[in-house]
Amino acid sequence: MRADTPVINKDVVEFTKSRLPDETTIYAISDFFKIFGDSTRLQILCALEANQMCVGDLCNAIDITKSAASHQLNILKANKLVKYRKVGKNVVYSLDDDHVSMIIETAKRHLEEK
Amino acid sequence: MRADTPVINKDVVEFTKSRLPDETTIYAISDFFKIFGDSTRLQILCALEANQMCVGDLCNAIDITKSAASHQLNILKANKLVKYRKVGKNVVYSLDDDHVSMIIETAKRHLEEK
DNA sequence: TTGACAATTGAACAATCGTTCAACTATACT
DNA sequence: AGTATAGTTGAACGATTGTTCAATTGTCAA
Repeated sequence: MRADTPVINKDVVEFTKSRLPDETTIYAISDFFKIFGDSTRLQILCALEANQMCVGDLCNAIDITKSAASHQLNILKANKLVKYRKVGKNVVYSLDDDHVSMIIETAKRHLEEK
Repeated sequence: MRADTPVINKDVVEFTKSRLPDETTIYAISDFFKIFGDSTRLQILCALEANQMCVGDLCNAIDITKSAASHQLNILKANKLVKYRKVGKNVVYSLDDDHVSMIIETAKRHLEEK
């Protein structure tokens, strides 16, 4: 019990509680958005939206080091947003989610309107 | 120039560069998603989706202190995601964006499918 | 099998972030 | 005017996060 203040409108509080997603869902959703909340990861996703490509080309397209790319690709992979396949000496990454584009587009629209 | 590795496929790199949002847009979008990437703020948005309400009721609905709520409401306000009006001794907050629900729903759908 | 190259990994560091605490403002009610 | 209540604010703290650096793995080509 963290709330340090009395309830003003009991009906509102109870109704709201009944409509809130459970804790697990809240954490899952906020963790999902954390992924998009970093400019490097967002650039990676936008780049892979244009083209599947190997790590080296990704680094040149968005100008980051291989190490930084690799760390972030790991996070994206763990969250099932990108997939990869080995092609000779290279590792080719591509998007693994239909919602990525839609989510980014909705955010863009929000920002344009304000 | 951070990229520390040679270009493999020049066409891919050039095409990708031409399709990337500019730096300002990238930062604007990632900042926008950072908002949703915190469980407290996400809960606040979900609560206000159910009901407009005063700060005290919000604290009781999602069980956080008044201070924590106030700090987060400030951030949401600055990003035009919530608005407020004073009603007597209370301050009633409500959503100020049509996209909030849509964005959260899309994330939920992503998580359900994986 | 040796050398060169692509990519990954773990540790360390600085920077950012959210909560807490205490003090403060503003409004309502008597 | 005085008191109680609602909400805000700033500073401080600990925790989390992203990048860098150096070392390592794995693959191809000679």
